Amino acid sequence: MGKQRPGAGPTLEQVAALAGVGRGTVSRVINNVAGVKESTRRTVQRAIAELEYVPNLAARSLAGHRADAIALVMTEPDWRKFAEPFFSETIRSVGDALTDTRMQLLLTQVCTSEERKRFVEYARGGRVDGVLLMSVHAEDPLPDMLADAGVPTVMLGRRSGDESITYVDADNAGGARSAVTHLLNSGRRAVATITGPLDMYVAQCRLRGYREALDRAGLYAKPSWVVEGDFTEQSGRTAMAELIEREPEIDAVFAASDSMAAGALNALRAAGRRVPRDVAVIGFDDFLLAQRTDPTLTTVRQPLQEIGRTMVRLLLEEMEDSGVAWRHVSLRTELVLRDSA
Amino acid sequence: MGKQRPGAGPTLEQVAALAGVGRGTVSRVINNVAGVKESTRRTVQRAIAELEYVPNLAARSLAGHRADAIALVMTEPDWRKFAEPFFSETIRSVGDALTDTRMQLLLTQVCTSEERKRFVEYARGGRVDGVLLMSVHAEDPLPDMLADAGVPTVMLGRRSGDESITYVDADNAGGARSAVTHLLNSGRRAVATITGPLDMYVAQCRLRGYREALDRAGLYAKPSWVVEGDFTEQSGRTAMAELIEREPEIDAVFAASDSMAAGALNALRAAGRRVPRDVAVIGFDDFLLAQRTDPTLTTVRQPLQEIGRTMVRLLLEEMEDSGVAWRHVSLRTELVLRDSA
DNA sequence: CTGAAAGCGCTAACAT
DNA sequence: ATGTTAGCGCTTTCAG
Repeated sequence: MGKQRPGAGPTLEQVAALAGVGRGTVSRVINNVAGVKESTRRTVQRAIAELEYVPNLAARSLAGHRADAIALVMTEPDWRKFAEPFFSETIRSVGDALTDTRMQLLLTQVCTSEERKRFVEYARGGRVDGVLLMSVHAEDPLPDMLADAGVPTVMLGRRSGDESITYVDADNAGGARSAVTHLLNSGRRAVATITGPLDMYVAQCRLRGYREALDRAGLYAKPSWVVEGDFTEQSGRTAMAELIEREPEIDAVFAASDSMAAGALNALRAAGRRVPRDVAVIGFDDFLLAQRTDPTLTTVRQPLQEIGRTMVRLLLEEMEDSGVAWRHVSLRTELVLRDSA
Repeated sequence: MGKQRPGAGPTLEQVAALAGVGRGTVSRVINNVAGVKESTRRTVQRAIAELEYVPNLAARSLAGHRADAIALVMTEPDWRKFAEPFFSETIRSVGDALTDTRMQLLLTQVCTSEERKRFVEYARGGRVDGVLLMSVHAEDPLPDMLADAGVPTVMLGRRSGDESITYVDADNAGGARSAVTHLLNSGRRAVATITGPLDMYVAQCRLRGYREALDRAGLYAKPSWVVEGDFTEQSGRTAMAELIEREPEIDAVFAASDSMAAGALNALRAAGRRVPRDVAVIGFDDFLLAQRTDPTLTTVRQPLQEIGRTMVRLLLEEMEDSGVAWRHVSLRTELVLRDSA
């Protein structure tokens, strides 16, 4: 039954003794450092196998000044959210990006201030080499605490226009622009939008994209064409119902999330013949929900895989050279056309 | 901008110097060890605050032979599953149970053999003091690898009847028995069951509970009343349709998951008037799904909060005294009555 | 109650 | 190419 207490395992020194070499050599073999005679290497490896030696990570950390681990932090109290493909895909791609590394990926839930405190000590204490932050809210002090502590940190999304921490984000304004432009190109003129909660930067960006597209086409956007939602399907339905009632002339809608787009579509169907023309709906793929529940919906797709990969790349670079300033990366979105628009 | 490279922070020694005491004293203060004069303690704390000292966790681990962290491992490739309340509730309660501890909770995804290898090294390497395993499949070698390595481990659920690793589980047979007994008490006699995949131990237990209830009532269970599903709603619907067709006399159904129960209910409704009598349906709360989508459904509730708490308790005990043999805990389930039964 | 000293097991720089 | 050595920063006896 293996070792009794952790820390009872064989040490590098015992391996060295058994192999009849010095500790340094064993260390080199373990870390795949070049410059060890092949025969010696094999001798050492045999000794390692024989003793079932496993390096003590605490000692390695202490001596090597690195943890070989990175944390992926979720500041979202509601775990259900992590079933959303937006998150699960990102998590998966982060994991994949780490496959060739010897980094261990740790997921951590940080909601309460107690948890925040503990985690910051954990990170500052050197148990992770870097931190990835998902779903950060604007008021969350965690990013700055980590930055102040000098812990390499990369965020998914940004909290405001002048974010001072490295982040990776989809090109929200650009995506919205391309969606609305697409609607305009298909001949629509009265394009409304259902926005996300406007205290969120991502929602502001998408609204800006909507406005820019209309501007560039030299069209006037009636202020009453803009209705604020909260990213949920429910809010999309309500907003659409309101638009149908209040602005009967609209012939297209850009919804700032696919859930809201699905809701809008439902409201349209519910309204039935009361809506004379057919109204095109485009959503922004936040949850990939529409894609599952409403395959007819055209959406602006975010490059989730690439977001994860890029976050890891930036983080590794930042860890390598902690002198670099923060950097920002916006990733291009893609318009996925389907039946509805 | 804090320290540049991790490891550049102030050390305990510097704190000691500033406070004008020995290192041992500082260590005692940090760890809240009794036997330090109050005035000294305050002096030290001031020095700690002044230097913004944070203990180096690697050094602490190395010297103290503990990591102050435990891992909660998910061996489930599909992240969507973790949105299921069954998991998210458990995760949350594990987190809560750890609040009063100084343990940091780490979630880890271990699907591929590459990930398994890395994680075992991580655990054996002493980066965690113990491991909690969720959703372990019967063929998964991870539990035994950890046990062999002497890492304290507690599983949620068991892989077979003679599990050799400490686990916490709901009383599946008992829950099923109480569900079926309830149906019998309400006068039903022809009670069918839709089982889970019978290569899973949990499904076997629930089927056993079903049989026992009928046995105890001195009733004969027609073999054709048992239909195998796979825990999904879809399979529940199919199974129920089959039962309606093939066994028109049944007047109640025990489904081994709430999803399947919901499916069964849907199938019943779809069949409409073709089913002469009203058929009672009871499910086993695996996903708390029915509760959201079908509030009328009576279910066997698993004590999720308690499962999490108990896992943590057992793990902490096992860490305390790694001499103890494995232990098993089955937690009582509760029948939650609603309209349908 | 507190200081001094001995490691914990490893990496990395230096010798050979 | 490989052995030797000096720490990494902390906990924990052991003296005092």
